[in-house]
Amino acid sequence: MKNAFLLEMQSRGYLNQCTNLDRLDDICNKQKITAYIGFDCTASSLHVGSLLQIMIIKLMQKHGHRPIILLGGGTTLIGDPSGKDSTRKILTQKDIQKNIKSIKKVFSKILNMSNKKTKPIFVDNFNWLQKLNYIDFLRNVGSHFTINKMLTFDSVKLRLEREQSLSYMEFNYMILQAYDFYQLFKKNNCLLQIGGSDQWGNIVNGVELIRRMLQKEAYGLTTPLITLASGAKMGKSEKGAVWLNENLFSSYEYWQFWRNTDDRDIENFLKFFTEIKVSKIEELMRSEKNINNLKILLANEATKMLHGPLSAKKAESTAKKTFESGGFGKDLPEIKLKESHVTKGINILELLSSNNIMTSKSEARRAIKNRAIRINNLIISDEKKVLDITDFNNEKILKISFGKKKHYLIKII
RNA sequence: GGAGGGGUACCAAAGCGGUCAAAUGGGGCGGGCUGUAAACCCGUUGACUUCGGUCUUCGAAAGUUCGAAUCUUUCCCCCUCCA
Repeated sequence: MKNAFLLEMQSRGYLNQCTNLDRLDDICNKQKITAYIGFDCTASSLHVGSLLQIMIIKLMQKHGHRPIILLGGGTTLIGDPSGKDSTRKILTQKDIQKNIKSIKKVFSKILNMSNKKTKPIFVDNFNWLQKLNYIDFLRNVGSHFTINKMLTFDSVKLRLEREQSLSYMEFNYMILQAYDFYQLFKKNNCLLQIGGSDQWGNIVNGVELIRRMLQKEAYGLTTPLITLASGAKMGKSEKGAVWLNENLFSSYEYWQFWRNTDDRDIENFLKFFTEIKVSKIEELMRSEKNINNLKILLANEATKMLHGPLSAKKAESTAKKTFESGGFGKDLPEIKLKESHVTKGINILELLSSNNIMTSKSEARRAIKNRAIRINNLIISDEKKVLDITDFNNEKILKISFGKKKHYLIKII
């Protein structure tokens, strides 16, 4: 392999499977290519699970290739069965369009949108899928697929083996995705589709379809499934999914997510999710004695990329003040209380449960019983405690903590 | 369409008239140890509570009963085999 783009893909560990790596290598050496990656629009934000794909888009841009970002407004109406045991709840078209709009914001934050040659093209497959005529589609496209073969793809096979039902609607998903590739190949000369390893079947079907309908070769490439050292799926934090949109997951939380990386995952993560040169990362792994510094580096780089350098700095400084000196930084989530409210006094349970710190009073009670709640680092052991102005020690602000990692600021306004 | 099996908390799975807010495992959360890591150990895991209890939950609805996750009826959904 000689091509710089593919070599970097490989050295960062982005390469899992390719339909024809040698040919693709030749082509990339001769020309700048157009490749597409599709994203699901079931939520109003992507989460870190999609970040690897976004990193690849970034890498394509760096090497002068043109990315197409397909937001599956059409296919999301159907629901990809890949890697799922049950049918997702069906979204309305209106919701999906809303999601697309929201998801797009993240791309414009991370990607280079100004270089004319590598600026991503956004497409929505709803535009062509919605126009399909059932009979025509079956004759022109459906005839190229055999049920025999379709049944062998993991997305279908696993569902059936696990005795989970698969609707006819979902069964068609792979054909629609294959058709997407065909459309983009024809209209945009898109030679390559990239996706997660669970997309292999869908991608191969697209390559096949293009071969059958146009007698041309297209290429498919998948990224490995990221497995954590712990065996868990990547992308969960204390708060649930790690979203990329800031309204769902603040830059401080995002920074914390990376800061809490398992020791054993740190090298991979630096390669996957930062743009630091691979050789530099390897050198750091050897030279850095304190692995926590690498975690901070990772957190800074990742946060910088998504939320900008200023947010990364703020998050780091807040973390430092909060965790190293027991104080607090201003990036912690804030809860604002009216002065009159504080003067009257607020029951601690009330405060915890009505501000999303705890989900219920029972949970708050339990936490207090377990010595998990602290006000300015002092453990609260009485669930009847009433927070009032004296707790603030003549300040306008106070820190309330749940466990060692979740800290909030209570601010008098 | 016919025959059989099944739907229990975040997930898996026990319970099969009262002692069931429901065993057990996993996951989650908290505590200890540490390094905001891992491993390990301990606690906790429906809601409200004046801490005496009260309320809502075992696919849905109706019923039997002093009393139902457990019995009956109807409905919905899933699976297996046959057509």
